[in-house]
Amino acid sequence: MTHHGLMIDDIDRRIIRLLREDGRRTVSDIAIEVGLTVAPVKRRIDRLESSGVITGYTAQIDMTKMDSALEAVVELRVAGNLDLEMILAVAEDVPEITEVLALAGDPDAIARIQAENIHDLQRVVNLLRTNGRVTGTKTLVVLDSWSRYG
Amino acid sequence: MTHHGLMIDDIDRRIIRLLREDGRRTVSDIAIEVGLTVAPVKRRIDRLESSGVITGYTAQIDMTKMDSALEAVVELRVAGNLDLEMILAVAEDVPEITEVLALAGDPDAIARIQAENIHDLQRVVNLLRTNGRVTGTKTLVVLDSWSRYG
DNA sequence: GCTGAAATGCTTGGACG
DNA sequence: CGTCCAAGCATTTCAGC
Repeated sequence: MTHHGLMIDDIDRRIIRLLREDGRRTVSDIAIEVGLTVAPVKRRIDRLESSGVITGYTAQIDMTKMDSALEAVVELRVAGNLDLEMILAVAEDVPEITEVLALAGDPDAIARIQAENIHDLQRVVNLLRTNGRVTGTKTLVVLDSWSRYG
Repeated sequence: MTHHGLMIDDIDRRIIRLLREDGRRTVSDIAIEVGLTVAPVKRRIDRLESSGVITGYTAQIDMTKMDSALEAVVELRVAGNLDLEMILAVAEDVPEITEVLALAGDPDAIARIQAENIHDLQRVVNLLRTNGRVTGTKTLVVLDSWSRYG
């Protein structure tokens, strides 16, 4: 059996690491770092993007620095097999839900919520609970957070 | 009591949303979107960065598209009061740990791990368990994931 | 796969109303 | 907040090895 994914070499890995550390690094800066010229680095980044390894770029936000911002993690338990689509059917339309993970174990999934206040949070949790196959939730308010690439 | 944080108005919020959707958007593009010129938008972004609302920019990576990549969530239970620094003392030196959340409730914290394989995962979980005040862990392998800004 | 060069456009800083 | 200007870079594309 051969690789089904893309071939990723060490230079690709270094490019990925550099772009994780700073998603706004310029191509020419990266080129210097990895010891190539701009053109091949640009081609590699384009390939990583179009093949879905790099799915996008985003600004990292410290919600605690904003007025009345609240982050929470909601553990979800689901009847029967979990397919992520079921949760996403709700999540995509609720802007407060920023991320969903389907898990092997208990809980079956985790949703992350960024709400303006506790009432917003309650509303979003209720939306998740309303989903027919969600049998239970546990909401955990985030007190502090750290991210490697933040 | 007055606001301790920065004053963030609606335009700031739109800028943040645009940069979350695409962290590489140009200032001039954002200026068009929010109906201002480049100079004030640049000033706002600089202010959001230096005040710590925007903590950085990063590329979003789909680990499943790379060879042998595995993501997991580890729930942590801790003796006594949790201060995040305690966990971070371990996490910062372990590149597989990408994020740590301190929570109000049970579990006391969550760590996210990106490992090459199951042995890497085991090693990292053991590093966390070795911390004197971690009394228990539960490891959940991520089967599928979705992120709004990804 | 790579280098190198040219045209275009963006960014950054400053001065000013 | 806006405009304008100017210098410096980055991006992008197109050649060629």
